[in-house]
Amino acid sequence: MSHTAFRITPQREVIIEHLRKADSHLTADEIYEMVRARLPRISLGTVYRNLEILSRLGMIQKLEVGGAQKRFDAKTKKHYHLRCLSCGRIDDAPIKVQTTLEKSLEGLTEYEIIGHRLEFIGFCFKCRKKPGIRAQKGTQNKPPKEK
Amino acid sequence: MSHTAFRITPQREVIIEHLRKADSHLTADEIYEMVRARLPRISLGTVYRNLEILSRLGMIQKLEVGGAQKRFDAKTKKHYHLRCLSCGRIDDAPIKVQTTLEKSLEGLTEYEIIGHRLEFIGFCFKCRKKPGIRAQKGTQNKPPKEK
DNA sequence: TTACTTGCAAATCGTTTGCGATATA
DNA sequence: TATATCGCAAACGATTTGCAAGTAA
Repeated sequence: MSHTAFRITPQREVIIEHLRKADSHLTADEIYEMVRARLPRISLGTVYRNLEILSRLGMIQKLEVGGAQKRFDAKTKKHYHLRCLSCGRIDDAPIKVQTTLEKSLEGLTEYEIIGHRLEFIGFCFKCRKKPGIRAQKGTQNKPPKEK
Repeated sequence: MSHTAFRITPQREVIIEHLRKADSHLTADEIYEMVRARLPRISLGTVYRNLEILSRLGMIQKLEVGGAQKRFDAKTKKHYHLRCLSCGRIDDAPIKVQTTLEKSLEGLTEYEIIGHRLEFIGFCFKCRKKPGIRAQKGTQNKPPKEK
């Protein structure tokens, strides 16, 4: 039988480290930019590849949240999120996971339910304070392509 | 002051009609395929453009659910969804919207919360019955690129 | 005529992948 | 040496957009 080694390369180390110290949930792109300060020759492809591998190994979590880009989280246990409609920022929601939600569907659907995702939508502290940024009737702000 | 007219073109009519009679929530692509049976010369760009306009007008709803593609819904009032991990299908969840969820965050966050999104993850009736399709440990089935 | 809408094709954005070079066990 | 990983660039899938032609008031 063959043995497949998983190495903690400098790239992986720095990626995880930035993920751990981030105060919100980052996109691959944001991670790339941060890591590049330390490893200038790293490529975006490597960042994506490693984020995928790390999340498959359960070392980080790929978040399935709204918005165009995926986001990554150093925490691996289930929790909910807050999403800012204006800037796209994603934070953890400070409430417990409600297992009762899944129970309340029992017998009501033909699906076999194995989990759920809850996301709160709103405006973060910064964006609440900026004038003219909030969506008005009918219009939905699309979050800026955080480039 | 100018007046901006909104016309119900044949394209828009057929799009809405298919959306209304669909039994699950469709992607732009699926809508395009269905509409094309009736209007063979319609373009995918037109479908996207109109889905965007209709949802801005509040006539349909663009769903912010997990998965690569966006999905659209003729219903415009809030409700939750069920998502099949295996085939990507999205259905309505037969439970009421819980306004208490948002209240439970009050005072705990700096966000101004204006809504929430809840999505149940699992396997739909069809996929429950297919052997070998379910995700096993570690591996996450990515839903097929429904083409 | 004037604004709206369309079909088409090209562009864009986020992400994935093939490949040859590099590094580590 | 064998295999995992890398950087780079090209490919990809979903969506958006520019534009010239068509259409309705």
